[in-house]
Amino acid sequence: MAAHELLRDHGVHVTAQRLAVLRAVSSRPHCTAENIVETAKDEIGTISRQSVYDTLNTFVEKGLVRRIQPTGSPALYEDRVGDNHHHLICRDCGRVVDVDCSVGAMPCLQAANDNGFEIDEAEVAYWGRCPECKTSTLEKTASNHNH
Amino acid sequence: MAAHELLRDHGVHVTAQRLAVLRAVSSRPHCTAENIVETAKDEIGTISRQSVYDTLNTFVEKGLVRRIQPTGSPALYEDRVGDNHHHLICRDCGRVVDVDCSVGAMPCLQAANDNGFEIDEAEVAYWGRCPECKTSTLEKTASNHNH
DNA sequence: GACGACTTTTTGACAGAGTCCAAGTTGAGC
DNA sequence: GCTCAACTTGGACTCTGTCAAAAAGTCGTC
Ligand SMILES: [Mn+2]
Ligand SMILES: [Mn+2]
Ligand SMILES: [Zn+2]
Ligand SMILES: [Zn+2]
Repeated sequence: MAAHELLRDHGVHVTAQRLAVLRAVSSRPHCTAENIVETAKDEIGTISRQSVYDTLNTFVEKGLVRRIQPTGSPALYEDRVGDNHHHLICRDCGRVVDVDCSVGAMPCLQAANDNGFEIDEAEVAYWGRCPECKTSTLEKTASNHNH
Repeated sequence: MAAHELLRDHGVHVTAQRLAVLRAVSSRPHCTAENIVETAKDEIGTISRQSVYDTLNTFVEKGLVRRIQPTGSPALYEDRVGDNHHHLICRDCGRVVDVDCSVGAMPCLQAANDNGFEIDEAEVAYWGRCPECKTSTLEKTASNHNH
């Protein structure tokens, strides 16, 4: 669907700023609000920081964009919504990678015991170290042993 | 085990501040650093915010305390560690409830595709609405219909 | 017990992310 | 064209959390 219709269908006015923010989020998943300010500025010349924050909040509210907030990182945004996917996050460099739900579609919504809660989302963050950071540590260890 | 030995065994000096922070975390699971500052002050008279943060960081590092960071909330601390349990979180009131891992012991560490990451923790947050908040909404809806 | 190296605490400043104003301007949509 | 929504500008402000330097405390050793 064209971006223009996407916005209309979600009941928000179509503006140059909103189109630019949407494209920025699409072009670089898991980016920060600051990243988006820069990308959008490159595209349409100027956009205020406030406008980017307002737009992102609107998009998240309307379900156009998803926000994740890993510990120690500013909020990250992506346009992959509604598929209940999860994230691998590197403790060393902060890299974020998508990972499909291991159980299937909307399955992990089943907690062992829901305690009477009405659950609508299962958010899973897999913490660890990415291939690059694993390698660089190994190298460091090796060189330490070598002298 | 007495708190005193617990600290020694984890290789940290025993201080009044650390004992107070540990007790604060134990007495009220899933509380914020600010909560802990207040609780600890009530107990030992004075303690600096910095000291609470330092202590919590040390405790997390040493595995004495676990930190969780739900989206949109400051970090929360608990003394239930090493059992890979998860959390139910109410979108309305922020209530946090423990829930055992539905898959068993350390199972959800298995992502569908680890992308070469070395995963050491799977943090699962089940989002929804707690029984109390469900009820209060129902009541509101009912009363709206009644006039 | 007292000493002394080392760790912890205190204090106050500071940083990062994000929100909230407010007033004026621009722009979208009917 | 009119009306209401969205954007800009600039600053103040909140909330979490960290940094740095000086003061105080812990604990192994004498
Ligand atoms: Mn993603
Ligand atoms: Mn818990
Ligand atoms: Zn990495
Ligand atoms: Zn609730």
